[in-house]
Amino acid sequence: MAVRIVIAEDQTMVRQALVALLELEPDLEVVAQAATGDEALAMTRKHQPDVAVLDIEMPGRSGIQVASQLHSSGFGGAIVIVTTFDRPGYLRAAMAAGARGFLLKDAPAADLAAAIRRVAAGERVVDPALAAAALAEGDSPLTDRESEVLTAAASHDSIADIAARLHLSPGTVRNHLSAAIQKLGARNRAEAVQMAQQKGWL
Amino acid sequence: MAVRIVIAEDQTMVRQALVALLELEPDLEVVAQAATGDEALAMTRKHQPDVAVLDIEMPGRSGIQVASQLHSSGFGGAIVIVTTFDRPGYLRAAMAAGARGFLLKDAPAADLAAAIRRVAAGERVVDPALAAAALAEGDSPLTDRESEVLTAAASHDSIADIAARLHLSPGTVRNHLSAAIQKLGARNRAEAVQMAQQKGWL
DNA sequence: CCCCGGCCGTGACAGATGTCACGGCCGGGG
DNA sequence: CCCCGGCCGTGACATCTGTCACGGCCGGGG
Repeated sequence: MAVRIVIAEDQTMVRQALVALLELEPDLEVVAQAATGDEALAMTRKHQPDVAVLDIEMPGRSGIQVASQLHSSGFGGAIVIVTTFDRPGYLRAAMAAGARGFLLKDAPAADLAAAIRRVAAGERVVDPALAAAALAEGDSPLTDRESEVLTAAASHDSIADIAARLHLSPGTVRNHLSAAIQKLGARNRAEAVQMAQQKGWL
Repeated sequence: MAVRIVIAEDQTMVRQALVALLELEPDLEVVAQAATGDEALAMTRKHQPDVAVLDIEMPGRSGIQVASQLHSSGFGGAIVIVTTFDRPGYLRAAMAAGARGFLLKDAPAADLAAAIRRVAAGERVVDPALAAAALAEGDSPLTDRESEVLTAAASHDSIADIAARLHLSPGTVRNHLSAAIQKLGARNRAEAVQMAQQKGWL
């Protein structure tokens, strides 16, 4: 009995190449493909596969958001998150969203098929080095408001704009921003944004 | 007689998947793979393939730099650039570097094999929509110095740091930066950096 | 109950940033 | 030859940023 798979990845060439790779395995069967988060959600609900393979970076809904919604709506299959970026925060978010596997696109292609088989069998699959990095990093030191303000700052707006968008006083925004910069050890707003994103805290 | 190919792409899983895809075609033969720009250069020089397929975003040397060096050192084969990002400036740079084909990873996987065959036959392969966008955009309005200063500004340093790195006076750096911000219609240094990168002018 | 921490705001300050006007040095083109 | 434009620099100015000190409002925990 073949493992039934839905695969979501926005870059057509990459998606089709991965499908070609998986189709070479006689015990794996790709039953549907998706190019966006919304499609991934629809396809997974429609086909109820044994394993959903989700890229994180997709237009619309991210793979992590899709995983979270599938998980909380009682999806019975396993979820494998695949991503380009080696950000420990992603691992944490993926696990919180109910994923059972987490792979980097830097890994050998054979690992994907292996991971699919293992999660289908009920195991968890996580690169040990990544898991260690995620643990070593700890949680975000930022409060909710600070994260929110920093996120808003990511679009290169002035403090006044951010304040207007969040319905806050400019002074408050500056204070939150200053706190975030301090906590992250950055020297700029821009650097703070970049560091927080890099750690997956945004 | 099969078309001999060297393929360079930093993400192992994607690279191996693409190779698997190409190996399904009886008239194509992947003779070597590379995960970095330097490897790509070495492998291409060693194997002298009919076609070199180069990703742009790679550690070390970018695919465009590799193409440029191959081209100016008299490489006899054809070069196809493949990239994730839809930046018209990339197309311009790729063409200037001597590429004969330019593909986005958003394109169908079948296009890759088709493009390889066509460039091997001496044709040029460029997505018409992308070519139009590149033409519509025009050249960079920035002078050499402005581009250089803006590039240095991308790492979130202060003006003083940039001035030190480029051996310039802080006032001059501010002037160049100000000019760049004006020309690009940005409201920040950060926004200017982002816009220039987005257009491929950096 | 009181204290603590998150959150919101104000006021003040130093320093960084962006803009402008101005001048000098060069090399190329009319 | 002179003019123009790129490049480098200075000085001055208004504004924006980042930091600090301070106070008030709340909700949860000891």
